[in-house]
Amino acid sequence: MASESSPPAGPSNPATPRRRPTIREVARRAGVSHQTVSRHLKGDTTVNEQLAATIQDAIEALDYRPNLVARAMRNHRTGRLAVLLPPGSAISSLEILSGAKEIADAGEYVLEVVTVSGSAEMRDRRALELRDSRLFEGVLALTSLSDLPQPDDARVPLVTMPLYDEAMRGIGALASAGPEHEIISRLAGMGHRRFLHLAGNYAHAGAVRRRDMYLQTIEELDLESAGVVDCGWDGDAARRAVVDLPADSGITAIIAANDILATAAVSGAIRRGWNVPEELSITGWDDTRVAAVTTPSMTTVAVHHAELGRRLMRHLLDVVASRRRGADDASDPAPSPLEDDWRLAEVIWRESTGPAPQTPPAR
Amino acid sequence: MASESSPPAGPSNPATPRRRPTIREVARRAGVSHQTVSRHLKGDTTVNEQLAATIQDAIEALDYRPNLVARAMRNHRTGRLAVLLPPGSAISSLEILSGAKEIADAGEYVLEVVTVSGSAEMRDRRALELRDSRLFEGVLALTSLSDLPQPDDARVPLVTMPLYDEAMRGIGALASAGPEHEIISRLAGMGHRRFLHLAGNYAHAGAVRRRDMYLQTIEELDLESAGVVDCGWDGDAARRAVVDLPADSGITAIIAANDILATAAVSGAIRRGWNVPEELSITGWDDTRVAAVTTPSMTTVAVHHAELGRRLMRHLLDVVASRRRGADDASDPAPSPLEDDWRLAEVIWRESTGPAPQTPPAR
DNA sequence: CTGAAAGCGCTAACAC
DNA sequence: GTGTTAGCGCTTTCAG
Repeated sequence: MASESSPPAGPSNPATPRRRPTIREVARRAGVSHQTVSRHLKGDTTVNEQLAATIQDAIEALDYRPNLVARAMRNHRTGRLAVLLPPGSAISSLEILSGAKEIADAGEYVLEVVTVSGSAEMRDRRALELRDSRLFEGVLALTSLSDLPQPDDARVPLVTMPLYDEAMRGIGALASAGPEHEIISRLAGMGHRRFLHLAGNYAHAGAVRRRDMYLQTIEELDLESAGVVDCGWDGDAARRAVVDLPADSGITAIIAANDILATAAVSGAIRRGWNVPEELSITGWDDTRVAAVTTPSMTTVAVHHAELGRRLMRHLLDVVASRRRGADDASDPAPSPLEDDWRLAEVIWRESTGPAPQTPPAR
Repeated sequence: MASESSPPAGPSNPATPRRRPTIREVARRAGVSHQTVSRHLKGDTTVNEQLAATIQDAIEALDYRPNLVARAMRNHRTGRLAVLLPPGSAISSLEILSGAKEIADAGEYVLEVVTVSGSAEMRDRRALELRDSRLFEGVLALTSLSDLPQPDDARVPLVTMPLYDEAMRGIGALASAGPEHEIISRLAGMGHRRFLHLAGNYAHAGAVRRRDMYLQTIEELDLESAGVVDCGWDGDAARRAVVDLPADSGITAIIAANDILATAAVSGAIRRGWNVPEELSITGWDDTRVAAVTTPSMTTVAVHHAELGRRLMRHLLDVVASRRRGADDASDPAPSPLEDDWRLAEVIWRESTGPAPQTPPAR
């Protein structure tokens, strides 16, 4: 069969875009069977060296590049993983993705970030569609999926780790407020007794958890709270809260829900003529890049997003690999991606905190 | 043909993962041909309503979900677009992607962000592999590609807009320094004569362009420069530069290459006992989120990354659509994605800038 | 309006 | 070592 009846499809129509060369055309040009070309492409070394060179020449002459869709159809490998996120963008997600990508790269996988929106039901459906689209070898959902029929023998694993709610606000591990306890107890150790909390927007689980942790720790350590101000991430509100503080409030430490509120609080303190930290300690959250260079530099909480992404991706790759090996259900306990006593967040102590003043500022 | 010889492939091996139902199984269950199922799935309304309902039932009973790989093989549509970026993460890229995603969503496309690394040659090759992988209907490269054989009849368009160099540092439009001119000339209008520039890391094209624009504008407007300090994005260096300024420098305005340097410069000024902006004006770049809440709030430059992403994606979708229509080469001028007089960046005037002092600070 | 046949480009399995 | 055959799951084309 020499000419294979010229390009089988289409060139009768002039508007048709040029067909890309296929493996068969390469084979014909190299004088071998298409199968041998396939082997060569796969890196199969059983192919005669001479032939391999001839084939390589043909590939280059024809500017051949493999059709990954066709390949995937046969061998079920696309080299791609999907990461599901709700719509919106959060810097933390960028960092998580960059950590995840690092691991995926090492495993020769490409990451596709897919946004899923709509109701919980719709998102579930989208997730399953993706899982069964065969476009991916694994799916990592960073948003909560209400109900996931995961027949453990599904070819493509779907790993769920709810880190974001439907509006891309951190939840679960991302909203954990543990470090707040560390901050307050250490400040207490430095003599602070009376605190104020500048809370964020309660639509964010993190803001709620930090406020609750604040109140809980105050009570646990037998300290005093002068109150919780609902700032809703609004810097102006935080600044005003400080500016409007009664002269005799007795507050010596302010726990802000993030660096913006903390920076604004410093601004208010400056306005009052209070020195930070000599007369007032202030803490933030997020370890924003500027937090290190403000005056004073800000004590805050760094969340290790990239490492979180790495861990999640390692877990997904494990599951993918075990599925590929055809692991029996029970044989593979699939350890939790976040096991052991790893700390997701860490307090960064800087200049904005210090020992409590002998007498609280009162002017 | 009733039983179709039971699942054709594999169930002899117990470890084999369960096969997903196919269109044929749905068809058999609904008592129609697989073709009719295909039509129904496509939303073809010529299918009898009764039948459509029966088919839908079968789909649900079997928990059928289409194999997008098989579908793509036939109709060359995957509903996916690739965005190429160099390795690394930049917040600006997050914003660009989020704008691009917005438009892609509206066009029912999913975006895949693919990292391309290695030498220029290797990146070129990767880009072409992706273009011809048939996994995508279009490719948007935000990194520079040295040499792209773009046969205008290629089925899948590859649009290139070099915004990042191989290490994810902004170049091209992203490094444009235009607003620096606006800042300096307006400050000049407020009486400032003697300036200082805190430059960033010159590995970044943006840092170089801002420095050049600074020098050029100083000369053009017949102002004085007290010098350029190479801070390399290091806040400490910027702070020191201000702290170490001679008492009689005569400087009344500092142009910092980004908000971190600017914030650190403010910190240095505070250390010197200089009031900002009464005695010294300071400007940044990036419009970081905290820039609005520092004391004083920071005059800076906001770059409209998301809008840039939207425009680029609109352009790509245009090209994809015209290719799909089988446009003849010349018929479609494919206008530049960034045409007209749209402004990518904008100066945000805040409290850190003001009229020049009567006499420069000297203490 | 519905069914049958053909084939997208590739690789797994088996011959030779 | 290399060639032949079959078929992945779907849609397109063409009959009816």
